[in-house]
Amino acid sequence: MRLSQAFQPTLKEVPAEAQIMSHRLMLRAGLIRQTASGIYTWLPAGLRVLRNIAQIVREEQDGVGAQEVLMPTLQSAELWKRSGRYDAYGPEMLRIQDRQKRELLYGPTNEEVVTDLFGSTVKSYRELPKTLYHIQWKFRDEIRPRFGVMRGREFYMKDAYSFDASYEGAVSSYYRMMLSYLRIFRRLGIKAVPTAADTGPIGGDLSHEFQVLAPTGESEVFYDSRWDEIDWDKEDLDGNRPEDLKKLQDLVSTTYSATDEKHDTAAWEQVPQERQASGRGIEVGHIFYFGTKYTEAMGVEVSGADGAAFHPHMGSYGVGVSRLVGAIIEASHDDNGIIWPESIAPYRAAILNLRSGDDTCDALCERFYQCAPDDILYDDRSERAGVKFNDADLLGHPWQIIIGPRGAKNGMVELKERATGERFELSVDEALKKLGLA
RNA sequence: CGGGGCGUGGCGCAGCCUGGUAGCGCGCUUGUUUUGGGUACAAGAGGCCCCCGGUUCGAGUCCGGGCGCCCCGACCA
Repeated sequence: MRLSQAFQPTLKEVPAEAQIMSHRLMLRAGLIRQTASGIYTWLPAGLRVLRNIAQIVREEQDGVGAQEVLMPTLQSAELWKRSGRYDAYGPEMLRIQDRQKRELLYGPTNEEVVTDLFGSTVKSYRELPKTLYHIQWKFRDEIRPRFGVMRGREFYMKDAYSFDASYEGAVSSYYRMMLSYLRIFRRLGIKAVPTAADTGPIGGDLSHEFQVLAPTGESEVFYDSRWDEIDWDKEDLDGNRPEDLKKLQDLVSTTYSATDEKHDTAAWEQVPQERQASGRGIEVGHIFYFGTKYTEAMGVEVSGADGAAFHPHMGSYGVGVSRLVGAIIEASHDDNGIIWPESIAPYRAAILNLRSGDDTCDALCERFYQCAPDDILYDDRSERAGVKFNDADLLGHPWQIIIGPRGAKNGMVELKERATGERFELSVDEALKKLGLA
């Protein structure tokens, strides 16, 4: 994309409403604009990030056998009356009427819709297990939206729902999802630690939150530093092998992690001193098993091997995709702006033409730009060098390709790595090679 | 929902107490200048002062009502 053509408004001054860093940076970098309290328009660069995150989530969900569907944002109140939640759910559920005075709601979650879908389709235990997910906008009418996209009212979320014939099967589905989540966060380039969470009325130990470690997190997280060390991509765990899931389960139960409210000092002291780590956490995912709560309430049954009908066991698994954008920025920025992990950056690199209009500079910039016009943001504006440096740092592209008259006449360019600030004086060919464009 | 604050060109703010010509910085436009970390000068454009009502000769300013937004607290992916 050529910046001169792009809808990419950056701001020098921060709008007064933004308090925390990620929110300020998102507004300044032109990723989002607020439309109403807790409701945002995603501008092109922000949307690219959102999509990149969603794509990684999608690939890793597919990778453990979950299947993608797309359920609606508007749901019939009828369904929620069947589950009993229409009355149980508080005022954070947005209720609407259509012209026929039918009651609708803007979905805050999708257990009802998916359970109904499943129940009307699956009739035999032979078809189990099944896990369905979708990535869709949700709405929760938060009492007090804040922190920009981190606690908006409208948010983009991946939610998955598993159906199993038995408790044991459901536990497998649960840990299969956990594996998928650990891989997702790894690929997103962030440290995320699963912490045991309250399971509500169901009980048991089958609920975990995933905390992204960032200084501004809302809760204190204590964890065994082994969580940092395990590379879930390389770890040879197959979500389809029960023994591998058992291995993960053992690992989780023996590797300490907890938020402050569930912190267990006695267990903590068992963790070797050198592995005791702590930090602030932002909750970006939550998984839990809730058994037959909805299948029972909504009368969903399938036939078992013995011919008798039973209620499948369910679990649900959320990832706050839009929240992750904010959380990742909280975890990865400096005074000059955002530092995107390569996997989700809106553009892999920016080309900074330090003298637009100069034939040598222009030609050299074009040469780089044409290698990957979709992945590169080419700053071809007739702005001062300083403006371009500042905007590029603010936008946080992993790489800056700096092309000015000084080096250009000798066929040299400068690469700057945003994360480290490291600069490389390279020939054109070397630079192309280093960026993987050659 | 309880407590607090704010609404004035695109953004950040002053003006309101004590009513009388709507201001500043940034951004924007044009020209000159500058050219490796937000350049300088000059000339411009741009405002139902959130909305409705009231008081007054006269309201951005005072009074009443409404709407919107933000912050602190209890709640949440």
